[in-house]
Amino acid sequence: MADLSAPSAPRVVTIYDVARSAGVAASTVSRAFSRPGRVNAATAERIRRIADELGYRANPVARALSTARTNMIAVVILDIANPFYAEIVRGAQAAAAAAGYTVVLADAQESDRLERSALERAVTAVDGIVLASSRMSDSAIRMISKQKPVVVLNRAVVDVPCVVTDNARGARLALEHLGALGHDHVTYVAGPEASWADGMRWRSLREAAAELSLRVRRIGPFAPDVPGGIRAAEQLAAAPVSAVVAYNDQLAIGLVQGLATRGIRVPGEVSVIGFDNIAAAGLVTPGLTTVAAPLYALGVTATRHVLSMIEGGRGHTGPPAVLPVRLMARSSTAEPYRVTSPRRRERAVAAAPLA
Amino acid sequence: MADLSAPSAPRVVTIYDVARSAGVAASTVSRAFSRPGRVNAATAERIRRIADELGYRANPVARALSTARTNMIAVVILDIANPFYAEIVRGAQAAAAAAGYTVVLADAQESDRLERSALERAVTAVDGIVLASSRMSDSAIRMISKQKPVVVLNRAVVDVPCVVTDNARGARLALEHLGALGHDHVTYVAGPEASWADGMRWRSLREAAAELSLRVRRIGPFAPDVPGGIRAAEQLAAAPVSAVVAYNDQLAIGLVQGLATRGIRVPGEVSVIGFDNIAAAGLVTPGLTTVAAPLYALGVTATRHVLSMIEGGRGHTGPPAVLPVRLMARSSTAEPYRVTSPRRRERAVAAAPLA
DNA sequence: ATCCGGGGGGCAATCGGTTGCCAGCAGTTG
DNA sequence: CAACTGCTGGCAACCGATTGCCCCCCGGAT
Repeated sequence: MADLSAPSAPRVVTIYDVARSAGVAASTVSRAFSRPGRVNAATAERIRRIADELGYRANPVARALSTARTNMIAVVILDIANPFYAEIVRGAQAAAAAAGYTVVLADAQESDRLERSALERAVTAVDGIVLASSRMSDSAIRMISKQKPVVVLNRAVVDVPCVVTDNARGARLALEHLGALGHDHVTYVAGPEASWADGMRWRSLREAAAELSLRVRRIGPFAPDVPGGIRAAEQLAAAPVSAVVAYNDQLAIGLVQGLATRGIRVPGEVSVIGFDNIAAAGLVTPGLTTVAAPLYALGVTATRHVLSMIEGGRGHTGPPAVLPVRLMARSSTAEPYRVTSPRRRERAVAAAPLA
Repeated sequence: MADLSAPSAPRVVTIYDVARSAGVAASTVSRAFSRPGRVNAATAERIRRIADELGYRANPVARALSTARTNMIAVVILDIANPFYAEIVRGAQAAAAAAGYTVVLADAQESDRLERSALERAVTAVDGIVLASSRMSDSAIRMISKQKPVVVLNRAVVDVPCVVTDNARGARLALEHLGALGHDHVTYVAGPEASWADGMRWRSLREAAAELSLRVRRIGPFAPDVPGGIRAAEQLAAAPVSAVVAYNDQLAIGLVQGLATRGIRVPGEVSVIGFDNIAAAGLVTPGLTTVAAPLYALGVTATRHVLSMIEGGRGHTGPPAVLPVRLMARSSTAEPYRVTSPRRRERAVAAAPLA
């Protein structure tokens, strides 16, 4: 009975084996692969054939040691369970693969400490880093960016290349949409205070509100996930509002759900807008109106920046690259509820299912 | 104005720098770190201090070259957007980190081809591989497992160590639950045909049904995600049933939603059970009754197996390790609808919202 | 016939740790 | 006092690919 479980170690094939077999020097084998043209075409062909027969596979570690390039980039995300990052990672992987790079994903699990340690490990082993929604301090990020090319996503850090979405325009689009529907008071359901995007969105909302003559207030912070939205719904149920903009889609989805269990209908009584347009936004009922971010493009753009920095570019440190957003109008927004009787709230609550 | 964008390259510190600075040989520096006890405690301490001052960081690539260990394992998942993998990856990362290993995540994007190419890249660069729900052929998997330690998750492959959940028991628990509520016909909403778990679940369901004197039928296959469930709902709406077991939670969630938009209430008219117990199962309304898989433990177990194989163990090729499941009863299951009038279907449909 | 240019290939150093082997030294033991 | 042992540290050979530099050879020009 052969031992099939432990991988047999039949001495891995190296360029030296190929060289011997082909009757050439190892350097020629190396060049046959990495420097086409430098070697006579016929020789190169022969070498490649023999390498193939022998099952030669270049050892990336050895290559990395002499070239000082691992051909890997790290993408650090805040939470692998957060669907917001799925498309971003896809984009990053596609862009990396196109350039012959592999992506190493690191999950910070919403923890500054874990993020640091993951980074600590990775920094020496990769050629560049994409920091998606980092929770670290600006100075910590700058520190790292002195060692390796770093691009920051969804956040602006001075002196470090950044890629962000157009939060200002997104906020304005959201308010214009609500304003057009007839709302004049809007509540912002805030995300984590440590989030750069949260601050940005709230600020933009206030500015846009001023221009559009709307009133905005803010509640929170809440965790940027569905349970967070459900908690926000509790708070909102106590003080009715007609329109809500949530920090992100998960919060918005939880909110809609929390309101629903309290018998408050969306968009009937409350209009809700999210941010990001994650896949789930189009799948819930009612479909969530949201400020769509170009997630995939975000991943691609950030990765390309890192790659160009690796290839020697200096990675334009200037204002952050701003990617456009658009309003994805679905069914969670509508004209404000016309108050026909001061008792509507009571009715609504009474109609709520017991569970 | 200093150039802060391009990481300055102040010649990275190596053991040789530390050695010179400490007046010892490089080998001593190396041992001071990797072979505690082999070096005089005082000397080791001095070396560590100096290394610290100089900012020495071991180069993992160089270490990997001489030890033939990269301290990385690859975890290949089918789809990064699938929340099923989130907890698994967390578990894998935790187990790996505890042993000083880093996880390289590879997303196969549901494609056999991408899975292969990702693996191709990774196989030479990592010490071991966890294949979560691979779509590759058994023989391809066996091939890879000859080169590196491989553990397969959620699937059984002869001659390769595997970790699976107790699908048979899960199926039985689901049917017992439905039977106890009074259902006697159950429909299985199938997932992808390429899925090993799908075949397993359907088979187990049939066997359990026979023992419990229930009737089961099967519709599908459907994509294992929310849109897939919505499509299944269309099909189900045409031929009413009282109880459904879905291939996984996302399918079940989509199903509930699809039924809801058709005015068919869950669990009022149809009871729905899912598989896996992803985070969302507890967040939707109604809460989804599901066969809970120990996702985190799955990741931990598979990773530990790979690790032990790397450390020289032979990775028990025997029957797969089976992790227990339990039934998570929530609100998507109830007693079957009592038909009081043959018109109920019409009423329900009429009550559905237009959109 | 001599010189020149360049294509094609080999030599050997190098990347940064790791580790087997050897040697010096101090403390023991007979 | 000699032989032995255990502890420490250094030397140098790897690990496998890359690459600067040198050399040889052949064809074409003078």
